[in-house]
Amino acid sequence: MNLKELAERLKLSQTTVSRALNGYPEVSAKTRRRVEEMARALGYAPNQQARRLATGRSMSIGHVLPRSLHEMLNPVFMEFIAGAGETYAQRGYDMVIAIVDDGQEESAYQEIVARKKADGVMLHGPRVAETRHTLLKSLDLPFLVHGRIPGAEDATDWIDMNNRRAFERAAHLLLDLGHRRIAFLNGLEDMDFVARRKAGYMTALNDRGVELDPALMRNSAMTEPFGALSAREMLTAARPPTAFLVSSMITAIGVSRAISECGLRIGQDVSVITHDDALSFLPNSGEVPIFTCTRSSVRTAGIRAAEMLIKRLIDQPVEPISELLEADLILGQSTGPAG
Amino acid sequence: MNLKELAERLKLSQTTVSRALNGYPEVSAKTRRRVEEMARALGYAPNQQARRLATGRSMSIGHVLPRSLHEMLNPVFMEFIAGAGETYAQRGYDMVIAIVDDGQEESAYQEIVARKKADGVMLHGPRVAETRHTLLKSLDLPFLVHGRIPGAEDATDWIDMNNRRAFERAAHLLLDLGHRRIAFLNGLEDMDFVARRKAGYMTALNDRGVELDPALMRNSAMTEPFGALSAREMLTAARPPTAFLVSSMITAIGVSRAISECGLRIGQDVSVITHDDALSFLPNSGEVPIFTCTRSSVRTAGIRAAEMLIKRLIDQPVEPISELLEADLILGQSTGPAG
DNA sequence: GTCGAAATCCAAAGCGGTTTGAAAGCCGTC
DNA sequence: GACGGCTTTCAAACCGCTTTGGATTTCGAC
Repeated sequence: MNLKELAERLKLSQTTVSRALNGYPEVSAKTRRRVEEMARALGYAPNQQARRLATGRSMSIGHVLPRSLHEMLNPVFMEFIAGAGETYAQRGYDMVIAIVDDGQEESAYQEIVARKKADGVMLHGPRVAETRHTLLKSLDLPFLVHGRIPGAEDATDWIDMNNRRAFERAAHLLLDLGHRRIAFLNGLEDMDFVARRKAGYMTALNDRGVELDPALMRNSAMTEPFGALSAREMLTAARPPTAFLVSSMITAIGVSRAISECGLRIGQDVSVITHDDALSFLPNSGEVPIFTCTRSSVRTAGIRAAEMLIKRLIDQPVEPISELLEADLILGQSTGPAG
Repeated sequence: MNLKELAERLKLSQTTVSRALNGYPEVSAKTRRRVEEMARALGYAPNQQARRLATGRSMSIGHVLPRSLHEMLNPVFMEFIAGAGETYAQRGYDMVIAIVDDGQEESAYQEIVARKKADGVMLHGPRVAETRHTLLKSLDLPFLVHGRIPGAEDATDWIDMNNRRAFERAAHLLLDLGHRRIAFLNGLEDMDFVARRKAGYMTALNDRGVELDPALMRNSAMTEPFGALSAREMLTAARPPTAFLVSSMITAIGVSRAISECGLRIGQDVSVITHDDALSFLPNSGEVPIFTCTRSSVRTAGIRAAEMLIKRLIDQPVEPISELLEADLILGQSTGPAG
């Protein structure tokens, strides 16, 4: 069932039928209704390929993931995607995901443009030294950054969580509880969000005149063993920390494992605050959550991000658009006053 | 830069250029070389929309995820996708992912067919009472199941891990170590793989004449708290288990948390075996892995699945194709002889 | 009754490829 | 030198939709 057949059945031209279905004004309400009914009755749906070719728009949004990035952000990424995907579907966009070898990103983007695979792309996991945005600008491919690109905050569309403020507040909470030796397990140093979280932590400690101890600050991919190993080493060292600030819940789980294994009790002997991305398979939201945490739903971020990118594609606003989400600071069972 | 321009530059017809680039035999080697060079020089890449319209193939593969399924399988799903995505990219296919509300699946598939959005789809998370495959058959949309559909093993393409054997072996290992009270924390009961794992567990226990204790068997979404809560309750009950068989590493982490909190030592006082999907953010592969586990890389499964589905699309084999992957049983630190 | 604007509708030209059916070029053969 | 059989190339149709520019109809105003 295609437009032509449908038009013949209706004894109308393809033009009129097309216009009726696409909501153009130059068709009478009566005709429009007739067309719509017939289309429904015959189960007509316009062929997407044909429409794309004719309009020049692909009605899809691309996500290019270098493999290394994907591996680090896997669960978080998926949740973001899920949120964005919802919105895409509602708005009639498709989501195409390309997972490419590191270093193949550039050609992936070029191909998206050359072959008109997507109308816009989502840029994931911006680094401290980011370059992808300049490529995208030169390719004239619309994009939105999930996170922020240092130095390009005013020149790109982005949505981000206020990492700095969240971690500053979390650190302040620990300081308020009397903790002075606060370990900080953070993600890989070249990621922008990692730098911002570190800045928040440092600001808080500086505010209170607490000296930074490099021995208490570590960076790594945010795995469970990273948390367990680090915590174990730190807790058995000369001057152990009394609290941990942890960038990811998975790592925090590792930390709490180490704490138990050291014969200590979490929340009493040692405090832990983590960041909770509100991942569905890692719920931390009982009556009293296990972990005290900064929480910001990455899924919600995905939803907003998709809306913003689509807005960019359709309305083409002159000014860059951006949104900064604040994280909640949520009290759980993993924090208590310093011994 | 499109075909027409390229052909003009070469002083050839579009036909010849198209054929040269697509490897048709009726074009001389010399001409072909000339065309290829010019195409490369001018950075020509055929417009995908146009090609799709002309060929009727979309050169993309769909993944339709009902929201509930996505939430349960999130991390595993993402890893599978990553594997499949690699293969798609290599073979020139795009991956389009649709995340839809529960109950919208049917219309999502219909739309894929009506609008020619994808040439085939991957079917995720088959249930014990599965029906999607009959819909897909009637829509004549090629698909491959990740997992197996009970009763349709011989009528559908699928790739699966040998869940039953894996869990049977794991249970046997625990039995060999002298454990008799073996708790089993499994996924949601309506999933096919959950049923198979249960069958494996039950077979092993029956083999040794160990009676099943319903109090030791639980089903739930495989979250961390599910593991922690269940283990805590069981360990503090009248006749506590001495070992846990756990369907997911995330849940196993919860179990180990509960074990510690009960003042017990994992691997000594209580044994744990889990299934390890080899997720990148949950490494369990040090010199001696933390968890004794059955391991099967879901990413590898994704790679193979994509290859198989593409084979289906291209070669259209008459017989259904399938592949059963065996899991490794890997000894870690979490198992030891029953006290 | 005529005129002009507004409201409807239509034929045809793209969009950028693939593919069919036919023509042209080339070669050796009789 | 005409002919048959390959190889190589081409013009044109086609995929199914959107959209331009124009034609036709409607209708109130004069």
